[in-house]
Amino acid sequence: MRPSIKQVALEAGVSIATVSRLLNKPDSVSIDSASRINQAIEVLGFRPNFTGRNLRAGRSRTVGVVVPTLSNTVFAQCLQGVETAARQRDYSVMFTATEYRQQDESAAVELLLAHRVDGIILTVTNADASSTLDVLDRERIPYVLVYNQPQQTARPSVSVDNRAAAHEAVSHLINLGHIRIQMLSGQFHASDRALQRYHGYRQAMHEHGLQVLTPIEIPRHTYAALSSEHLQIFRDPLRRPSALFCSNDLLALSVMRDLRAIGLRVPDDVSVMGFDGIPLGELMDPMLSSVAQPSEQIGKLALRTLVRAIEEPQDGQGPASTQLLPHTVRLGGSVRTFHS
Amino acid sequence: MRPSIKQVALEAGVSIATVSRLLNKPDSVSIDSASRINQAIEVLGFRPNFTGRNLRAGRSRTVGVVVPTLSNTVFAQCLQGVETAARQRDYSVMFTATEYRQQDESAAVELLLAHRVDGIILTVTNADASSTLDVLDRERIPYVLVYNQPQQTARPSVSVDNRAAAHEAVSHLINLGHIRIQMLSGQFHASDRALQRYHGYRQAMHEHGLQVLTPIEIPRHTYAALSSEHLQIFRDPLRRPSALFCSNDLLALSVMRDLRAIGLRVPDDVSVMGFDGIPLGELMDPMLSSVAQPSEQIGKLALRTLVRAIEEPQDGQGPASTQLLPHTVRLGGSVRTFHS
DNA sequence: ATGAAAGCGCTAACAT
DNA sequence: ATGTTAGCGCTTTCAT
Repeated sequence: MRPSIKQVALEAGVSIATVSRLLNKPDSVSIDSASRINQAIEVLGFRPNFTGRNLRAGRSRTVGVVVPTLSNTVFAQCLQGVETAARQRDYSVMFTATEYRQQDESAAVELLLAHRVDGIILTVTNADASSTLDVLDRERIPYVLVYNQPQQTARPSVSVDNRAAAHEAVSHLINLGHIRIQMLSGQFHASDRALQRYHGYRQAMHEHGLQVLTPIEIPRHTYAALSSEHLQIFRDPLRRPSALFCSNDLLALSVMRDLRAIGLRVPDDVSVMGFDGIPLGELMDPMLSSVAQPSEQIGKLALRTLVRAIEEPQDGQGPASTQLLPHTVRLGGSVRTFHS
Repeated sequence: MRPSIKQVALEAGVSIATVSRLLNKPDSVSIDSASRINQAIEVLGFRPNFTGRNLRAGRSRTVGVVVPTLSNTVFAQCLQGVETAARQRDYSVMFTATEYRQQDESAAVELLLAHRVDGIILTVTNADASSTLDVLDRERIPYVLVYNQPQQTARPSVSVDNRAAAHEAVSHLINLGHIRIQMLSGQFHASDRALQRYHGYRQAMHEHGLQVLTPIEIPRHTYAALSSEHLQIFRDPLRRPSALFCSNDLLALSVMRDLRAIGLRVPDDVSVMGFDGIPLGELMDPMLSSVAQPSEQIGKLALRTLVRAIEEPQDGQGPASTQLLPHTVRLGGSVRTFHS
């Protein structure tokens, strides 16, 4: 066993209370005791044990983070932002991924709660219907959603306005002359933001009197290959869309590769618009057009919001609110004008 | 305060020991008590408090992870691998980033140790000269390095053979006819693997009697732009290398963008080889040639190794060893043959 | 300024 | 099968 304040106290010839005082408010300890204790700490290689401290305090200065995957850069960047902001405030971060499995969300949260994290930052499958969030609400555990943008429920969250952003991106494609615009997405039931983006797409199409096409829904939200059926459609100039609006950049880049593989050129044969604005998109040739989200900022703001909720438990004051951060439609060479 | 086993015991009309037993070895509790306790747990919304358990047990079933950044996908993938493997074994993960700052490494580790993590998975600046690792060695804290490949010291690690891998990649370029091959890297002093890759480069060049060129060393290991001085060199067909070997894929993709910006074509004017094999490299056009590391596997193996060390403290048995995982030189269109 | 002591939640040894 | 109890490391009254 490593040394505790007990052995330090013994070594320094003081009581454990005095050691604890030196650790917490050094001013309340005589200069003499202080130096003896510090020496004892040095000699023994003492390191405070947060487990004891936390048990006593009922707090852990630790926050939990639950996201679907780190394979998608946005979540990695967000986690990065959370961690940076947490470290600045002397908070630690416990991390979990769910692989987009809804049933894993509750297990992950349960585990974090057992560890007595002070709060949780998370992205769930569906923020408006989540038993996991119900639990957190009921037990008054501070939490902040990231990327989710609850519509029906008042839940603290940080995101961009998915629908408006998608609307803006699709409107841009329409303004470029595109008429057959189709959405490409992972399973909608696994991502409420993807669905919201679809709503934005649909709204834009409606507003311009354009036909809403059935989205291409593929099994995964990360690297995915188009099925041969879908490829078959793309081979037909009359059946394929002239522009694709993808629910995220990974899918956009994947489909661009697939299109190249069957001899189609981006943007000449098909324009491609992504969502997320991952840094690597800017390095592509052609550069990926995308709706950029400030992922690291989302993480930082979520952490700040969470810490505020943790440290100022003024409870239900002011309804839980969605914080919308600005998005930017980033234009690159993957999109061009369309002339019929 | 949330309910503890104490209130559960009270509610169920049993002693706290019985509650604890139900939680740990349910078989040792009568069917009658069990149901009463379970009901009490339900009613009170009891959730075990790991803080108490950990304090008592002297273990936390938590591992710490320290990497330079999540901006580089390799570390995100590795963390993903660690987390997946940890969850399978009912371990939790505490995560920290250092931004390549050596001084942040020790602070991060100190914090993790205060939290009494059972072990640490980390990537350090220099695995052969790290006071942080010295501390872990001295205090017998189980740890496993990832990506680092210690040369002088016997330290547990999981990585590819950086030198051999670089040697192989550069030899490939040489076999394609390249003569002026230059390395592009972030600061060597911030990454021992980058330096090892340079050694591999140098060895390959020597073996073929080719001139070792001074590496282009740029400030950051992630997204970086070439300085105008360097760009000037690339504008001159006689001074620029015909092939670039980059210490990681982020730099490779960045430099490809910079080269395009000044009108050079990859691979026609300059061939580019990366390192890491990030998934997005395969989606590029031309596809990025790279030395692929099995990042997720590295994370998983590191976690398995760490857990073994934690749970079977057979101490210094068998010297700490480096586990080398196979790399693959992935060939893509970013590299072509060179004819003088 | 310092010490004694209680107690945070839990497990395990011991007793019954 | 169950209860009693000590103690993990720490902070914080309450005394002195």
